[in-house]
Amino acid sequence: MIGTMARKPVARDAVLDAFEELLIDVGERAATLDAVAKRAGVSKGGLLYHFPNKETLIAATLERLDRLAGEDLDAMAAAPEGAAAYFIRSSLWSDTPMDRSFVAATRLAEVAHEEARRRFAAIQHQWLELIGKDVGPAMAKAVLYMGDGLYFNAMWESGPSGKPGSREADVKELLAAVDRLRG
Amino acid sequence: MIGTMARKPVARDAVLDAFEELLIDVGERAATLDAVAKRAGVSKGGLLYHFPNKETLIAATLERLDRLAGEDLDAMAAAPEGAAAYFIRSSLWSDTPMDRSFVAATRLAEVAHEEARRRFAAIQHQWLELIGKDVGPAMAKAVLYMGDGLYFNAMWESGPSGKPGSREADVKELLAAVDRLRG
DNA sequence: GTCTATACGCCGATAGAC
DNA sequence: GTCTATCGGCGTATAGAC
Repeated sequence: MIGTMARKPVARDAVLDAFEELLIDVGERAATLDAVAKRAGVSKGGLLYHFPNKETLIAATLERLDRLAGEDLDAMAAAPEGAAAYFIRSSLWSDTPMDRSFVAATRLAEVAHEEARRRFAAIQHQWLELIGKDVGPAMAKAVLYMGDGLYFNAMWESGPSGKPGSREADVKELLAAVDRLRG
Repeated sequence: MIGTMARKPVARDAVLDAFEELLIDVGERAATLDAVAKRAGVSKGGLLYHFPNKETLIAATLERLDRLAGEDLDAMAAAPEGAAAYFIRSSLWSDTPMDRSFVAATRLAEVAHEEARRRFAAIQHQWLELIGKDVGPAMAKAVLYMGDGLYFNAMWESGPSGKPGSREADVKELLAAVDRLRG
């Protein structure tokens, strides 16, 4: 039948989304299989049919991050405002799939998950290269770290208390700073 | 006897140190009471004599952070090189008690520990004020986030693989960037 | 103060019905 | 494919000996 070619069942994606949400909202510790299954609306057994064990679930989450990060890098390279400005702007938590995926992966890296840390380092490296082409290699790290710092701080706000936090003003300041670094 | 006035027993501090080390090295998940007791060289029962439950242990860890952060703020305010440069320099992982305490607290905040997050926000706010007095309010956030970003990235390196990571070069770049923001 | 022994619940994972 | 039932193990915490 038409539409049957979609490789992944719906439930699988629901589970993946639920895991991501829980990682963001309550942290790795509380993102148990029980909790994930409940939020995804399936039973624990049903979950374990799609992902035989928790590592598989984590691996799938990291693979999604890689895919989204790849797309984001393409957009960054093509951004008319320049890679640096694009990067700063996108460092603001805006609840995109990439944002969610990134923060979720952060939670895993924090718990000392080695594979998550490796993927992170790789993405950071690619960002740095693009920023360097834009503002010059000498100031690239400064820009990269500004964005990371913004992310770092925004993370504490997206807890159970929930609100996206109004950091738009911060972005403006940071963009002004980037301009000064450039010139 | 002389020396008896020290408020806290030695074992208590050993436990606190062990907990901090484990948070840094293996993350919150693996920093179990068993592991902490083992590293501190006491039994689990002995540990639970000093800290009736895990929350108490966490609370003591956060209180130590507050004390160290207070001392650090004083040093920052008095730094001859200026608050901003001091801040950037101290954002490099250098294995001081403050560094260790800060990263350990980070691990707790990451796991969605609300009290840890609150303390963090307070410290960040104080840093921002001092930096603002140094480089001006418009560029303060840029400097603060640079330092945070440096910290954020250095954190992934202090895993089981261990090395402090050679980010001294980054600090130089960042200090140059701060100078450009200032002028 | 510090230890051993143990209770108890939750987590990840398996077996097997439907 | 998705469910229920259940196991083994581990993590927190308590009781009580020394």
